[in-house]
Amino acid sequence: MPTRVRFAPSPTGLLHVGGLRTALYNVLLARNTGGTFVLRIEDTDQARFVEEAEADILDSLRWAGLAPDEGPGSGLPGDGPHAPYRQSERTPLYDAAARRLLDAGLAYVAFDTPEALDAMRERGEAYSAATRGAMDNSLTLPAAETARRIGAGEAHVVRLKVEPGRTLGHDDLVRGAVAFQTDGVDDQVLVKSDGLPTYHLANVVDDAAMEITHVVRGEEWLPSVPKHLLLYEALGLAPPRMAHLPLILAPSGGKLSKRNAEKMGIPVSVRQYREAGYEPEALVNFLALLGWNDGTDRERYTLAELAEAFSVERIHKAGAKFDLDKLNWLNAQTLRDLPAESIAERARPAVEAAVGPVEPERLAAAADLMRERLVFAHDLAASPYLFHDPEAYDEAGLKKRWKDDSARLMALYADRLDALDAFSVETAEAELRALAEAEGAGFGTVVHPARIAVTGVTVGAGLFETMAFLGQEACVRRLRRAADALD
RNA sequence: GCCGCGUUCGUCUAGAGGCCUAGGACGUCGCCCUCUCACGGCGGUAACACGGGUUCAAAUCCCGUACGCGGUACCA
Repeated sequence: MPTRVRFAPSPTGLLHVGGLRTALYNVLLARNTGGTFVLRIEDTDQARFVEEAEADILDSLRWAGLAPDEGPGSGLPGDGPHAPYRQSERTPLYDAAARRLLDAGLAYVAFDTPEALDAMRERGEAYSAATRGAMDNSLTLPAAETARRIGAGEAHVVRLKVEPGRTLGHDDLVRGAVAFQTDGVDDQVLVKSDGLPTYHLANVVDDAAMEITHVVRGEEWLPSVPKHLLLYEALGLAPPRMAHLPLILAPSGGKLSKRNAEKMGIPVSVRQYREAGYEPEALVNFLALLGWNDGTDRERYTLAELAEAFSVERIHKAGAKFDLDKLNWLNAQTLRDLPAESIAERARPAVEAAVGPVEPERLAAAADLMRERLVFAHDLAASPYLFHDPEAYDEAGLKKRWKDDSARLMALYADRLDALDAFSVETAEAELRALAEAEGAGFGTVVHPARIAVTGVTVGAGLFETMAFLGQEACVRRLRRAADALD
């Protein structure tokens, strides 16, 4: 049986980075086994529904290279063989399932008001076998009365009739054997008073209908397993295999909530990572290693390599704290392996915002020159001297490196470069060394002022490599300008 | 409270009874390279939560405790 996995987010806001990891692990399992990755939109909560969320989820998945094989955005006719993929469009399925449960006496209708429910919780009670007999539902009401109230349009929900005293075993792909007592499971609401199903019902019905073989989701769902097991059983369906992933934690230890994360400077939504300039390959690499590793010392992987090496058995059990430093390192590493043209195009918006239009070849050459110094592609924009003459000179650098006869020396260097027939990294350096020797000066007393004169700053790529990039004319001009301005 | 899950360096982790005086990576510190800043190289720092068992032998198995996390909604 071919593997079929799904990512089933709720469109309630921007896709969370934790959600992206869940999607990633699903994709890795699918790719590793030649299976299918399904995207299903779980939009059954009208109150929290956000219009743009679905588009953001899709954009984010695509950006990360995790486009679904089936479902919205898959490009399949009607989005795929199990259409529709939005739960709000699949309500007949849930209604039928609820009907069957009701008819079989495995579920019942309840009319309790929110106030009555609050009062119950107040008493420390749960809606269960022990208490349902005292509540306002079809089990305590005469059948005719129940039918009358439903007919009169009275608000009601459908609850699962959980039988106490049973032990439910679950063999989790990540956690191994887990057992639950049904005594601890409340009579779950399956259909809300607005007629829409809750997560539990819709999820079980759809995973079965879409022939999902492996449910890979966050650990926060582990306590829901008994509810789902009961539902599969009641509906006469075979439950899928399940894997509950460890949670991604904030550095402070709690869950990576918006507040928690932003306090530590950690982006929460995938969109934020994108906007901050992270490479999707780096984020994917990082997320994959947050809770999984293949048992080797390897740190760098492409998505394809991850899919090759992946196995659910090697997923960790404990939650993992988010480490921004490591992500940044991975981003820099990823950048360094990218073709100069790719770095250039990713840096273009930031560079052009700083210095105006730049030709592709120049930008690529600049990216090549600076690649080992970049954490983000847009860091290239922090060196505007690569694209135009410096407008100012670093104060501290000047104070430390610019001496009384620096201006004279730089003018001499400019003359030497001007006279050069073959301007290159080698000749530019040879001329400066020759100048130092002729003047009886140390190399340091000429090279530092030269860097300031040419770039305006004290840090950057190798000076002569930078000069070769800038070209003979620009270097001569910059040296003379500095010699004049700083005399 | 109750239910469930978890616990190896600051962080991500290797480790599936002897290979562990616990390995790698990020971070951090030092040194080297060097025209600066990086990169790179070398080296240092730093961990088996605690207590009982089992065993010739336990980071690895069992029990308990502590701590952390999750769940306990007509949210997912």
